[in-house]
Amino acid sequence: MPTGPSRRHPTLDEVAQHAGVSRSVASRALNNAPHVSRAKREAVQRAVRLLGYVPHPTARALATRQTGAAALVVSGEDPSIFADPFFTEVIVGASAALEEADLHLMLCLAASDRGRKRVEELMRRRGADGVMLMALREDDPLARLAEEADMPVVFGGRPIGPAPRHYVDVDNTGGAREATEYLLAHGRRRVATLCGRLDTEAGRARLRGYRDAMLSAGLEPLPPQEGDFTEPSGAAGMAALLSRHADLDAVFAANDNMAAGALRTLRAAGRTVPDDIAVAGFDDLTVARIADPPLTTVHQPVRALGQETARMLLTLINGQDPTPLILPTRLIVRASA
Amino acid sequence: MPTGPSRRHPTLDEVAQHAGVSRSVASRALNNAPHVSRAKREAVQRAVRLLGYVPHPTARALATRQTGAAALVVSGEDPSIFADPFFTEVIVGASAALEEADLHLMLCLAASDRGRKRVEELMRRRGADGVMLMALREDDPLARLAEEADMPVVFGGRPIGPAPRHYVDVDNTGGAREATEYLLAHGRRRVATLCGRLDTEAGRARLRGYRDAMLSAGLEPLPPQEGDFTEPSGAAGMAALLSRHADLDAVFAANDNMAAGALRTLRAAGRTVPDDIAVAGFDDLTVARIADPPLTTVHQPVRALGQETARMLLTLINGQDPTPLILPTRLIVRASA
DNA sequence: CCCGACCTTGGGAGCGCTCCCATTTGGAAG
DNA sequence: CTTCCAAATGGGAGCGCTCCCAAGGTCGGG
Repeated sequence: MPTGPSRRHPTLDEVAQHAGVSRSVASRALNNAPHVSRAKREAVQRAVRLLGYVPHPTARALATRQTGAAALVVSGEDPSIFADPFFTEVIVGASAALEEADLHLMLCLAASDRGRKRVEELMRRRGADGVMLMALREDDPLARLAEEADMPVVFGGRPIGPAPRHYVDVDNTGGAREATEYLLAHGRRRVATLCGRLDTEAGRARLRGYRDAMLSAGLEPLPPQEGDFTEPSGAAGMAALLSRHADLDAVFAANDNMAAGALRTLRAAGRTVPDDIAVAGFDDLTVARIADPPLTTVHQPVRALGQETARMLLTLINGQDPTPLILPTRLIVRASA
Repeated sequence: MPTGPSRRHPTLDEVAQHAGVSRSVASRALNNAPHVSRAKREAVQRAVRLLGYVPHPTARALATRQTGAAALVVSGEDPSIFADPFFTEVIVGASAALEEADLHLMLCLAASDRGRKRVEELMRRRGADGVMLMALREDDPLARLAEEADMPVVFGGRPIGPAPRHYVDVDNTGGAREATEYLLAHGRRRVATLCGRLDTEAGRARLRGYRDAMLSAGLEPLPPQEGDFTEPSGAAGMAALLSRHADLDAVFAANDNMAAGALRTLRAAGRTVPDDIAVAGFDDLTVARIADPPLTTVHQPVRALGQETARMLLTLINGQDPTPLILPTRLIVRASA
């Protein structure tokens, strides 16, 4: 019955001693580096198994100056921003990509002052090997931090302003345009938009897409009704829209949550969808399929967004210089439009 | 314009030198430990500010044998399990609690073999100061790992089998019983259940609650229709239930996703809710509110679950010995029942 | 005025690993 | 049987921090 801390956690020295080799050789064998004879390599492996040796990650990190972790930072003034199924999908994708490189995922919700301060420290002191930044808003302090940080940074979704050096984004404008065009192509003329937060690039880009489509069809875009990507804001926005334009025949919402909210308001107002009024959303997450009627929506590859963002970070960590990536969207037609 | 790595990342030695004190004093001043004169303490603070010093987390970790991070491990054979809004809420809660203790959150999806192996290493070698384990299934290998690990472990939701030493859970049985009782109290008699995965304790516990309520009312519980907590499984399960028992007048679903699926099937089958058949769910996440009709459901404090799990882990890390915690649920009555 | 008692101080030994480099070893080539 | 080169080896110096401990200072009380 082994006891004592040294017994529970053998060090590399003990392994080396046990295998009758030096620490250097043991280290090389462990990282299967060259310059180790077959015999000693096997002796080390035996000792490792026998002692149940597991390398100490922190010690390794200190010596190599690599932490073995990447951070996913989600900005926002309220942690509820994160409570969107969108992020779980992103995380699943990022996690999968990181796993291949054997990096751990640190999740930082930069929602409070304290949270932001911790992210700042992280970036100032290389608390991670790289950082993925998401959901930045206008004048987000994280943007400046990212520039000053001497560590790999990739943006998941462009921030407002000049495009950063490294980012992965989705074709927000194209998707929104396609959805709006679809509405127009099916005879709708009084098309409004429930746009998303205009202090985010995604919100603005989708609004641009809507406007582009309207103008191309020779129609005057209606003034957008701004929401914050949540269901209640969609419901409230739809009510506002209805009172302003009683004769609407279609609405493009900046995401599925808001579209679902719109549906709820329309139902309460006695309007039928899509007969009286068509509704289209954006995201194609679960909610789009379970809405009644199921939502016609712009599918965006959310999991791939996470995965590609992580991959780009990995190539950056790897010393290469990837180019930005824009992922395509596609319209999914269901019953709501 | 400072250049060179040493310039960018001053060490404690440099700070000490700058402040005209020893490294020890600088260290003490930094961690505001006692035995430092006011004058030197201030000198150190000045030097810190001047040089833009940020302590090196890894070095500190190696010296203190604490990593400054806690891991949240989500088990499951498929990463899609994680793609449930439930987890984002848990994370928001856990993140908030951890933030207060200035611990980082590492997220581990133990969905692949590789992922599980990494978790194993993490636990074997104290790659974190503590671990929160969630969504364990029957005979989950993580359970054994947790016992062997010599690090603080808290379960978020009990695993199947003997209760672990430290856990936070929700009153699943009580909530399910209450929901079923509500259905019965409103005149429903042919009440079925769309139960969740029976290889999870939550799935079993909610089934028990349903059965308890039925038996207490002198009714024979109907054989449960098992799903996997997803919307499609709810839709398919509802179809199966309908073909087996055409005369159902109520369904209790083990979570909101499945209830939403049931709603979809019922709608397609031309049954009206709640007139023909009442539906109740469990969770009270966003989907419950946006379903049509809005779901009567058992509210569980998901964010608090995350928060309390993290808090319990913190007290454990702190050397204390907390007792298990069961959080209450409450029925939220909406239009579906 | 002297002597403990206590607060300060800084030296130094790690924490466990990686990696450079000098040294030894084993052969292949001449 | 030398000569040399490459592979193999292990010693040792860090990585940047914490913390123990011995040494020096300051003060109050006897």
